[in-house]
Amino acid sequence: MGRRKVTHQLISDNATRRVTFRKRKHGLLKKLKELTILCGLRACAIIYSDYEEGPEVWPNRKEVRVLLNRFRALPVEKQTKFMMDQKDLMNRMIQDAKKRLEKEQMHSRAMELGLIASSNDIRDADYSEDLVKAADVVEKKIKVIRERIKAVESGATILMIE
Amino acid sequence: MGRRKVTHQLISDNATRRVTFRKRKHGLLKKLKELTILCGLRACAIIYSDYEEGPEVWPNRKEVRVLLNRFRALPVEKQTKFMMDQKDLMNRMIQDAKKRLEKEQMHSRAMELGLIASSNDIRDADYSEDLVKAADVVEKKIKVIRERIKAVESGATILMIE
DNA sequence: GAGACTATTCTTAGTGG
DNA sequence: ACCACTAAGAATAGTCT
Repeated sequence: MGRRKVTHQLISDNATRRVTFRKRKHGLLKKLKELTILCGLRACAIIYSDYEEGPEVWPNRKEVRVLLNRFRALPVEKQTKFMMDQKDLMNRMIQDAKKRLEKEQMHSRAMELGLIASSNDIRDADYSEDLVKAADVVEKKIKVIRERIKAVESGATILMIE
Repeated sequence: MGRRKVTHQLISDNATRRVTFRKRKHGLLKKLKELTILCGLRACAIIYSDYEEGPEVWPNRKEVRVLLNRFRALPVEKQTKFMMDQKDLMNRMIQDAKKRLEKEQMHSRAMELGLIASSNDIRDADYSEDLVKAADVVEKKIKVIRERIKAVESGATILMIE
């Protein structure tokens, strides 16, 4: 029933992640199309996924070619005006893992120590049970993220809007 | 108050179009970010607009470079799997202009004649007042679209997701 | 022209077939 | 794995400041 609040974390279950990808891809392309119509812009999308062989393009291949060429023709120093976000995606993933842990309501000190323990591989030293538990949770999260990083390095999705 | 149903037409008023562009650009980038986080993908956006000098990029310039290069490295025949839409954007605009006129509830014959009149530049001939009025409305719409076409030819927005 | 506000529409997470 | 459904949540058009 309904939907739960948006969690802002990597979906670990494969089937669920796939379904979410499809639904949200659909929603994104719809938004993209609406933007082009309402505001008189051109747009294209190139979407690689782990689930299909070749990339999916929107609205068509020719539009992709035109828009890509237009961007490449720009002098490099004019290709971008500002950066919204200096952090790369891996950093963002790690940030989100931390936030996720906060939401699971482990008290912050335990979480901190758990993180330290796992990153220094000394979690079997003399810590309270709660801290060890926290460390385990953190490690699981990191494991999932490592797996996803591998997947991301091979698969891809590209979307372009002009 | 509230919002009305999505209209799927070019917004003719400049200020409104600008505001809508900003709001929806924000929404689109948010969706894009959520997609990357939830599904473990990489993405970037390059957005040209009439309202800013250089393109805006998301999440940063480096990501754009990486994703663009990855796409360009693909053999051409593998760069796309299918096309969603054969019509080009200008055709879509004209289609939408027609729909808009329908929604404004001019009866269809008057609208047709109005279109013919304006396109053949003979609107001052022997037409009833209503038809002339219809023709004027049509011409205004066409003018807006022509303006937008010019703008689109110079400005651009590119968004990429990997 | 840029926020803040909110009524309303739109999106989508979870579910069941 | 896809479809349809539906209610909880999110996005946003119009308005006011």
